[in-house]
Amino acid sequence: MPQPCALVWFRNDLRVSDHPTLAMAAASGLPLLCLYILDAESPGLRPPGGASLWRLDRALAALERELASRGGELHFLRGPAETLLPEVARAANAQRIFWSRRYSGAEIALDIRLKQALREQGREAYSCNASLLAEPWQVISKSGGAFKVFTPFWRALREKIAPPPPLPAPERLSAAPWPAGAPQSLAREALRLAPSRPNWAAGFPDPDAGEAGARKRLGEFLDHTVEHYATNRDRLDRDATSRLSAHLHFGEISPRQIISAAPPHPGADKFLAELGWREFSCHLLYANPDLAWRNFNPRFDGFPYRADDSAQKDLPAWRRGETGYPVVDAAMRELWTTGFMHNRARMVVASFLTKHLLIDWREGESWFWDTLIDADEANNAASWQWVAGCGADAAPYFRIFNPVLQGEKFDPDGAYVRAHCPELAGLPMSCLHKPWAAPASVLAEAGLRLGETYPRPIVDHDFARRRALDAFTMMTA
DNA sequence: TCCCGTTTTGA
DNA sequence: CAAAACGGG
Repeated sequence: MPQPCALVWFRNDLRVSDHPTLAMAAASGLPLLCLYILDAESPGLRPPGGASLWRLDRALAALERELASRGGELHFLRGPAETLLPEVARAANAQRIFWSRRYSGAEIALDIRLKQALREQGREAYSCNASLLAEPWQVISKSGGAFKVFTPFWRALREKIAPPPPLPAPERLSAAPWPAGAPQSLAREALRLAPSRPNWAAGFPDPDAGEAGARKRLGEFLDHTVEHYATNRDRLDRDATSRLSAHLHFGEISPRQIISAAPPHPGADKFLAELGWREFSCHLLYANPDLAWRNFNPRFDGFPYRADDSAQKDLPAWRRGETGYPVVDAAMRELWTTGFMHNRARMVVASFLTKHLLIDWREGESWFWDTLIDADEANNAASWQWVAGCGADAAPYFRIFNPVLQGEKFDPDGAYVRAHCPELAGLPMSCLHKPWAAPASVLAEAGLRLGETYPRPIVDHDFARRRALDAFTMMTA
């Protein structure tokens, strides 16, 4: 029997600073076994999409370095956590097992089963919140249940949080050896997280991952960008958002670290409200474990989405960025080529899919799940439902974005469209966001052949808007 | 975190 | 006559 040790099971908390259970484990004085399990098998766990796996590899590499520089070591396994974790705990003689909580239904159920199994082995299993400002069950409405509207939720949460200062990273870790008799641990490279599709993701921008990268990004954002966040955040053509989403998703930075670093400022308030939406999404997912596949508002169960052959053609056109609406296409291509999409663009393309094309939001949700490096079950599901009109505190259904106006308003110089749709780059501003309205001479000048080098709109805006409003009326009738 | 047709305002 | 304001989806 090896020396007793503490086992830290890393999941979406891939950092060493402000990490409550790592701090506890380090303070226990026991040697530490740090473990990551790539689990695509446990029932109900949603396997990460391709872009997310690619990003995960970066996050894990960074965590490996952070741990190694403190004397720790990160080990990897692939397979069902439910069997692997107890096996490792037994072989390693782990007295205490630590992890940070996750909040989807299947994740919670798995944690409950694991805690029970570990306790039956006579071990202490301890979990803790590392990714939220408050536990989803701690924010309660006056009527005693979960909130359904953002503003009162955020007010209640803000009253609740007087966050203790973030925890420092443990300075020295003593690594327990990988136990004999445990399943063979793998090198990170052997997890094969890069997409198998040739070269997809090869061109993704690759800013520093890990907590060092997150800290750097936060610092730049707070120094230069947050001041004008409220006015610039919707501009597609500017780097005016925090871009912390993937860092947050993988737990490379905690919301507590962000809050405690943000200066009191109107721009910062607006930004912190976005952290509030993140908390709200998790709150909703916790209260509605089926949020990713079931309409939050059941009235939408009868919504007449199109399911005919023509809709089957429109979905790939949307995915590929070939709808004929420049701002939609630029956004969808930004997603495919960079693994990221601007928040405003996400709303525009989601509105286009669900309202202009009358395609079920779940189709869009699953495409985002596979292609976003920051894909997050709570944010993705809650936000798609919000745009589709069936979600909590949703946009009224009749809020249908006009992709031309959105383009003209939020990409007024056309830099965003030109960057992602180079075939449109030669068009003047007057028709960049509506090439179908360009005179033949302008098209010729720009070297653009509509229907050949760039598609005509797959659906007419006025027609689609009318059709969507009618569909909504049909549902409510 | 909207759009659009219509009316009103005000230079 | 253009811009602002309004009301409804």
